[in-house]
Amino acid sequence: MNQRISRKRKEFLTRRGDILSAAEKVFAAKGFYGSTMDEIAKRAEFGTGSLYKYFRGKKDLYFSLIDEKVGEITRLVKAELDKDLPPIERIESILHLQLSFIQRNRDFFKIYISERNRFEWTIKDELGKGVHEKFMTYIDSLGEVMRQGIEGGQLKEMDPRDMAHGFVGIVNSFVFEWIMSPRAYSLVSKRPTITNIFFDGVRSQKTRR
Amino acid sequence: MNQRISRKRKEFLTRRGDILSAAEKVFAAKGFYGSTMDEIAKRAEFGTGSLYKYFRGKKDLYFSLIDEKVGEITRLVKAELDKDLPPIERIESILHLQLSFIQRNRDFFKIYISERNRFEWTIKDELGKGVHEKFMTYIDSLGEVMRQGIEGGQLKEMDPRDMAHGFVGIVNSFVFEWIMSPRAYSLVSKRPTITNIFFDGVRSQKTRR
DNA sequence: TCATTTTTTGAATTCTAATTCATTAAATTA
DNA sequence: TAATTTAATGAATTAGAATTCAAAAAATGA
Repeated sequence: MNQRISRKRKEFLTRRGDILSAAEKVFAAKGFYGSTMDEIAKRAEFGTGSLYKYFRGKKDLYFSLIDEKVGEITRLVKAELDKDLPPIERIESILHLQLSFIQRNRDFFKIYISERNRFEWTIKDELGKGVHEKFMTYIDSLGEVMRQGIEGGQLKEMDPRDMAHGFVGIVNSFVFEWIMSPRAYSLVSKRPTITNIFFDGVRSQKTRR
Repeated sequence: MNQRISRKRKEFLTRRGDILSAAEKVFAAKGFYGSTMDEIAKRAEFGTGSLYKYFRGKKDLYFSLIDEKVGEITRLVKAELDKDLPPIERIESILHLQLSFIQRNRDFFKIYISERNRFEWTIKDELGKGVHEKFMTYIDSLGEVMRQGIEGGQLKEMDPRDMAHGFVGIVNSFVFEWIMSPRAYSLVSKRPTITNIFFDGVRSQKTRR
């Protein structure tokens, strides 16, 4: 039982992937409710009905998209966490990782950013719930990194969870601005600014004799 | 021509207000697409059709809601900006103002937070466009405060716009966490944590002889 | 090649909810 | 109070898409 994932199956997955990337563009441009299955099908060069061979329905398509990418970045971050770096460098490298991933996946993050804060289906919907849960898991592991930094004396005494929230807040804000902005500057170039604010704050050092 | 805004008109506005607050609760609980005009009408104790005497339609109702509250907080912040305080205290007092306003208007902010990042209608829709524009205006005036702080030597050299983004990022993050959290702690109590991170960063001071 | 199975298709169906509007009720005024 | 104007009502209409499904096309393999 080795290659019982072959041909047929492989082609199926390829087509599925094609549909996902068509959907990514449509959703990014018009949001969930603004997009129609017709438009996604047209863009992917399939008949409308065909999409239902690959996904249970519109929501399933949408959340599969989110799942796939979130899985990807999660794996990247996890790998980074396995490297044994000093806390501050570790945070910096995670930051770099994220910024460059986001830069490479602008369309997707347009979707993700507006989804993370959606209450509509956070409540009841099984699919929607996952998005926020995964975000919380991420905050948790980031908090763990912070805790290590505090224990090691590199970071100040403070609730590590709060610290993690502060961090993602700053990052999100720059990501959001970058995504909204028509001018296409490099997101990665914002890294020094972000670490500067997060690690050292905005107060002038001159005043602190 | 003094009180040509009377009785009739006053009653009209009262009812309009009643509808708005019913809508606030429904939208906060279910989001824009999850809410129906029927439910809002029922909650406000009106017939469905009546809502259309007060608002052009669902979108208009929704954005009127946002407009009203954003106008309110904007006026408060503007008043605060008129007081002539040193930059750091000014930022702290704006922060306090906001946190307590948000604490008093949790339902509304549930709506607002998920709206600020909505692309669906940011693009074409006249109504939707306004939300993001007002946010940008807010960033601008915050940037101006930062600029003054930099000029006065209280804040370090840095693009004041970036500084403003960092600030709202941290704030948003704590607001978001507070809104999502079922545990009802005081949002205002997070103020010291926020200022601590924003002004002084998270790096331990011990390491900096 | 041709019968059989699998996949694709998009028009027809179904569902959902916004909006309209003829009817009814309330308020105003003579 | 009765006529008239104004507002409220909610059932009926309309609109917009998601989903289904019978027919057509493609792939398979004998």
